[in-house]
Amino acid sequence: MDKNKKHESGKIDKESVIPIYYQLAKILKDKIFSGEFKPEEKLPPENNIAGEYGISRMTVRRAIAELIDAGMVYAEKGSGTFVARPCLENVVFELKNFQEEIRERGLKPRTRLLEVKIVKSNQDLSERLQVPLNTRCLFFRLLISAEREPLIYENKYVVYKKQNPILEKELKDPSLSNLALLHADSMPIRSKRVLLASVTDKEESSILSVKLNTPVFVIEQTLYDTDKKTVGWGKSICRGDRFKLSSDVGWPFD
Amino acid sequence: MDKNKKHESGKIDKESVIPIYYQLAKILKDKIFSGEFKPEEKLPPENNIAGEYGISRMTVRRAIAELIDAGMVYAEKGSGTFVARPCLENVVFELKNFQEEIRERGLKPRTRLLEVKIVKSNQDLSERLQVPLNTRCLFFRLLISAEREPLIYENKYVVYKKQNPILEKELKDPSLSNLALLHADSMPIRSKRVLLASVTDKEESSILSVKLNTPVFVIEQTLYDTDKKTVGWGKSICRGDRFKLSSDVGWPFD
DNA sequence: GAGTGGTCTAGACCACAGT
DNA sequence: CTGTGGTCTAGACCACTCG
Repeated sequence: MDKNKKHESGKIDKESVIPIYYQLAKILKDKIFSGEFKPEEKLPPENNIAGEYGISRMTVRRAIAELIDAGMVYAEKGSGTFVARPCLENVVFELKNFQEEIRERGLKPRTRLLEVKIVKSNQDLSERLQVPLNTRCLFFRLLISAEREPLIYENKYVVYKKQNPILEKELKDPSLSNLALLHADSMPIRSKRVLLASVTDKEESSILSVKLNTPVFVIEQTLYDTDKKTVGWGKSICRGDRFKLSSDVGWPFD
Repeated sequence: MDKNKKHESGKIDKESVIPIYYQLAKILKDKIFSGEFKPEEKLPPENNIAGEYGISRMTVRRAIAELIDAGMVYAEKGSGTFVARPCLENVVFELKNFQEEIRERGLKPRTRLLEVKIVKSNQDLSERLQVPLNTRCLFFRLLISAEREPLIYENKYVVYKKQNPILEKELKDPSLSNLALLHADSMPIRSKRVLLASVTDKEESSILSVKLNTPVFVIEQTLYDTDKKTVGWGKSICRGDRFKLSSDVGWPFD
């Protein structure tokens, strides 16, 4: 008996190396895809499914949990488990770490540190970082390029606590969270970002080597530590002709 | 004894209405936040935790599953469960259904159907929809406004199967998935989108009542059914001065 | 071989829905 | 009331990792 054989559809192979809950989840997904269970219809009770396949109810629940995670069904206490309507309108756009993003295209990202200095926070920065006026902060101006082509221009601020020297570490991973880790005295655990559509101004155009008013994504990022205290803020200008966000939502294709 | 009392931190109240796994998850999160368990450190084995709190190992696993979901720990078979490093760089931008998005701002969205007609697919559309040349498609041109201000201009195509009349239904929910549901003969279950930064051309400027070269988000959407067949394609132009995407990632603040 | 997480069982009690 | 999903237990066996 080949323990790795694909289970027959609709049957569970208890000897398989594939977990039972996974096999059952697959069976249920197939039944939903095929239309045997239609949106808003009730699945059989967990106990019935357990009986039908000769498995424990806890295992059935584990399988159904997979479907719930996938957004294919929802459970209602006291009444049953129902097939969901596919929700395709709540969109989620993913954007990877820029360095990785660039590497994945087979390019070598290169970061140039245009400027680093200690600044005292003005009104605007104090508000963004939620610190008193004139707080000492580290300021970074960075340019990320690939194949000599400038791609992203970044301005970042972190509250200056640790007096670590400015090292190559910043260039290997110039993400705000890494800069905060190195220079602020706390562990950043949460990050909020806002993404805007804009066009380059004079300074940005010149640094990114593009024409004035070129479309760009502007991403503003705020970093927080375990006490919800702000530890960093940054603004990235990404060339719109070199980046796009993508999104893939809905029920999983197998 | 008040069964709803908050559990003492570090202790589990088995009589509480709050599930044990949830209480334990909270205790473990607190220990990670407080630094008692630091990134890359190993949590106590599940059996030890179970023993320490006098609960079942399965319940401990349920609690740890919560932490794994939250991205706070990761499990390695055969060796242990470890505290993760907060990952703040893989960004996820959320964008709600436009209608909801607008309603949430307290505005009343209004959709105007600028044009509907049956078209035969040309080279370009055939490629996007993965159908033969000259396939009959329904074409929609829509303008979504709020408070008389135009916000989004959309061009959408769905393969024309059902001969449903064009009704008010399209205007209540002019999302591509709804249009496909009404007019293509299949249930869309998956949606891919690409988001680009761009500026308005002459036509878009005039329809959106903005100046030429105003920053906009362009969202291209492709819809698929259970057989992975393409059932619709659309392009939305969203005024960049009225929309922004936001993102909030990392460990949850309680 | 000892320790670990992954899976699974066969029960149990509960709160909640609908009747 | 009955039927449902939500939680929990006290075991069990496995495959994996590491010394």
